[in-house]
Amino acid sequence: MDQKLKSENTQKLIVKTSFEMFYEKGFNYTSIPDIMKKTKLTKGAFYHHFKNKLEIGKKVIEDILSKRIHNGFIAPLIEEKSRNIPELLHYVFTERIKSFSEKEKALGCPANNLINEIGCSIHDFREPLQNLMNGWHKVLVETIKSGIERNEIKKDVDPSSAATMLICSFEGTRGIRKIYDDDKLFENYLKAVKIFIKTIST
Amino acid sequence: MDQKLKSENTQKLIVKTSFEMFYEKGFNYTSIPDIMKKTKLTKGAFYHHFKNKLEIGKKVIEDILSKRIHNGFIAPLIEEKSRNIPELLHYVFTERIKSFSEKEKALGCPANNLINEIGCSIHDFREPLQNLMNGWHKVLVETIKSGIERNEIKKDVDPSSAATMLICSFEGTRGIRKIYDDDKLFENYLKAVKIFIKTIST
DNA sequence: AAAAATACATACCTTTAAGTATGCTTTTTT
DNA sequence: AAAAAAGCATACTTAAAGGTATGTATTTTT
Repeated sequence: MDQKLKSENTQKLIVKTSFEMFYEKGFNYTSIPDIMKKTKLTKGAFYHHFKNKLEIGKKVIEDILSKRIHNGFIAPLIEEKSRNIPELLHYVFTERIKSFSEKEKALGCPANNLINEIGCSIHDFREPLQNLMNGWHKVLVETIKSGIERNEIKKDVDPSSAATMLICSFEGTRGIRKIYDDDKLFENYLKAVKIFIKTIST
Repeated sequence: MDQKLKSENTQKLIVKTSFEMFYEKGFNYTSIPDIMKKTKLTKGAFYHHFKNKLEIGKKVIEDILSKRIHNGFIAPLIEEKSRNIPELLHYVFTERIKSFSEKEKALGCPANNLINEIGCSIHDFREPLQNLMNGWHKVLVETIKSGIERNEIKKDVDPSSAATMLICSFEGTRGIRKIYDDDKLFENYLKAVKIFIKTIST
């Protein structure tokens, strides 16, 4: 087998496995031996491809988390710009949450988890996490702006503020939901965010 | 010195120091030796008073975090029931955030941090954290209900849903704010939450 | 075909954490 | 006053993590 391809595959396997374990157990509760046991490879393989745990953390943010945010929350906004904007927001922030698996509900948002778990402790993660959140916020702002232009969102709405509210309430809910076993919090959130979207709509 | 009193003081010192270090460095990044070094006592003292790290964690939640939430967010609601309810909500969810110290802004909410840091990893923390959040939510619901009775909040508002939105957006914002060094996120949140409160008010 | 480099395994080192065992000193009880 | 218990310090054990050093088989290069 082509060596370059093999190397890439191994790296992808390690990154993917790391993401899964970070998501399920948390960054700090996942050790390199843990990860490598799951990949059926050894520590040697890990340290051959990555410098240390920080590097794999950053890789997970840049490769996996950003893709997940993109696929779930950014792509639907830029791909379906033809749709009514409030409807689009509604879709992304309410319909999607309803389709979450039990696992996704119980574990919260991997990006938000990482932000809150490592917090200020690991400074190296701030930049990639900022890029992630800024990218999301930016597209939301553009969407809301185009909604204003199309007269579907009220003119006096501050796009940046509304975008922040949508993101933070969504992430805040997913975070707190983790201590519960039922969907009450989600249901409450859904009702309220619908009102919020209606409020900013014409 | 009275022995009972001495014991209580030592325990309080350990709990308080634990809280401070958990808040500043995170639960996982704080070790028992770390804590005891700061108290100028030794490990012997710790394990004489507490069973293990889990127990001190729960103590911090029950003694310190619940008091902080109470003082900051619950007491103002039940003490000043004479005031206009939307104004009261406004005070708790916007004025207070403005008075946060730089440290509080940078470190987020200790309760929310713990929820997200330990997530599902430490099952023992779920119950005390639930109690914490349920207590907060409950008082908010009662406040909003009395607002409806007094005709200051719209009749068709779902108190539970509105309370969830207020709490989750607040906590979500404090969480994400941790990866930034400026107040843009807070400012955006403030604008939006004002709109939300206005929307549910008569 | 020989040399060099790559991919990975094995074995090891170091640190540090949680937790325990034990001993000393001071209070409290009887 | 003697015995018991509480408060705490010191010394130790164990486990597991991150990371390194080195060895080996397979490709790739020359």
